[in-house]
Amino acid sequence: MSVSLASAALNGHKHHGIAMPWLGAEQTAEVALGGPVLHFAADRRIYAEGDDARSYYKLVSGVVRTCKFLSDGRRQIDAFLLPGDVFGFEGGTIHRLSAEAVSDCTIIAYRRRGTEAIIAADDRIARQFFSYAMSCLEQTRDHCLLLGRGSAAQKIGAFLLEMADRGDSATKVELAMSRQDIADYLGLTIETVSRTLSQMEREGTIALQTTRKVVLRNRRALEDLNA
Amino acid sequence: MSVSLASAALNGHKHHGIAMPWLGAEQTAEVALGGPVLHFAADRRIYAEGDDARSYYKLVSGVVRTCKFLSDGRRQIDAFLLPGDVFGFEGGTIHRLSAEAVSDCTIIAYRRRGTEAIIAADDRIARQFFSYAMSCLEQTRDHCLLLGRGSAAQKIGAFLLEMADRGDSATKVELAMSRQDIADYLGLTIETVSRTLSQMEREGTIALQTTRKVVLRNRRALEDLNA
DNA sequence: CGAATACTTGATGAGACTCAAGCGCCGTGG
DNA sequence: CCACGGCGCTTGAGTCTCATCAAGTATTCG
Repeated sequence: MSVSLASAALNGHKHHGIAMPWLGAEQTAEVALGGPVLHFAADRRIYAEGDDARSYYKLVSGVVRTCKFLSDGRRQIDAFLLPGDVFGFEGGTIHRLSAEAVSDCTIIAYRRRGTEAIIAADDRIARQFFSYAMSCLEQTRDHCLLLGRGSAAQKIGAFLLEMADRGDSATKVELAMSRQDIADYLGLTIETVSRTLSQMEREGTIALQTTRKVVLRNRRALEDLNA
Repeated sequence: MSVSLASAALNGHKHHGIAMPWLGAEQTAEVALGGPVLHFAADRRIYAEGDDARSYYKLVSGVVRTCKFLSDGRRQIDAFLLPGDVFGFEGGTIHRLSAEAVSDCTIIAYRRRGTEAIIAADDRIARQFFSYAMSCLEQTRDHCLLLGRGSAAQKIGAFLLEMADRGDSATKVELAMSRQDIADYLGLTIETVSRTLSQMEREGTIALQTTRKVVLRNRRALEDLNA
């Protein structure tokens, strides 16, 4: 039962690294386990690094960021989560990252204890949880590659392509996050992000309809950056 | 046979992130699954990105690096593996990283198919595999933090502390890897690595007994870098 | 309309990269 | 035994990218 639903949800979604489509999965389980539907305003904290990992969450609408903070106040954003993505899932008992609402968002909470019961009861689900962890891992490794090796233009290009792939349109990207968020995701400063985007617009690679609406005019040029 | 060796190697080591101590657990399973003991000379490839993930491996002796290659020939090293560590474990059917011997090393191969049978048969094992994946994830996220935010000195400092924590001595670090490997791990150039180490020696933070033998003279100074 | 916030743009400088020698260690061979 | 390369590492000089500091513009909201 829960399994077949899980498969259906899976097929209906494209894979974008951090998504856990399969979780859409056990509706029976959701009835049993789904906590309240929560709402967070933009920039509200959902949980902090170090908090007890009592629940994990599925994003219904809006955008969420997961991040770590450094002692000097700076921030490294680990990932942006889009609707359908699941986050806050931990191997241990505490959260290793903070999660914050980028925009207003709606979230369903799942109790952790229930999940463990599911894992114990159904090894196919267990394998899917494992597979989720491995997807996250792969995405994080790609992120490392970008952070370690890319120029500002390469980082911004990869970021825009990632957002385009995960969004609805292949050429129009609606950025829910601020320049500061982008900077903290890519290991750059806000000024460099801004300058690089302006530069790309001057070159005709992209168009900035508004600061948050980007049109990819020359997708090829962006892809060639990281070639 | 290989089993007792495996367990011995396992028990003799502390946890350092990527280790999979729990594997020591099912000795019966190891008897059934342990493949041949393999030997690789320094700089030999163990598997390449894209290869079928038929097996995963446990490192018995020596040091291994896992990495990705970029089109321009550059390399990002994902992790260094020390004896006791397990690697080559994948969610999908192919390897997402290459693995290469840093020094001469001895490795035990485990068949993947058998592993899946174990997961199906024993949910405790399944949970441990999941937990392993989450450890890797955590380590990789920390690596991202370093790559995205650190100065050269911060990166080198963190690297030395990591190696010291994982090694036998708290103050003497034996580097199995070349400067190039370190550079590719930290997202720096070989020259910057060299210069930074020299600088640290001039300041009395470390001593370079030989190019590969580092003594941490002022651990505190290194820790304060990333404060 | 004014104030706050987010973003862009410019000038400058620091840090890391690039290019280019130079050193030191080893193994080889004369 | 020492000369010779080869290789890995270090060091130096110059350049370039990106961070920093500092305005200035746009957009939103009261």
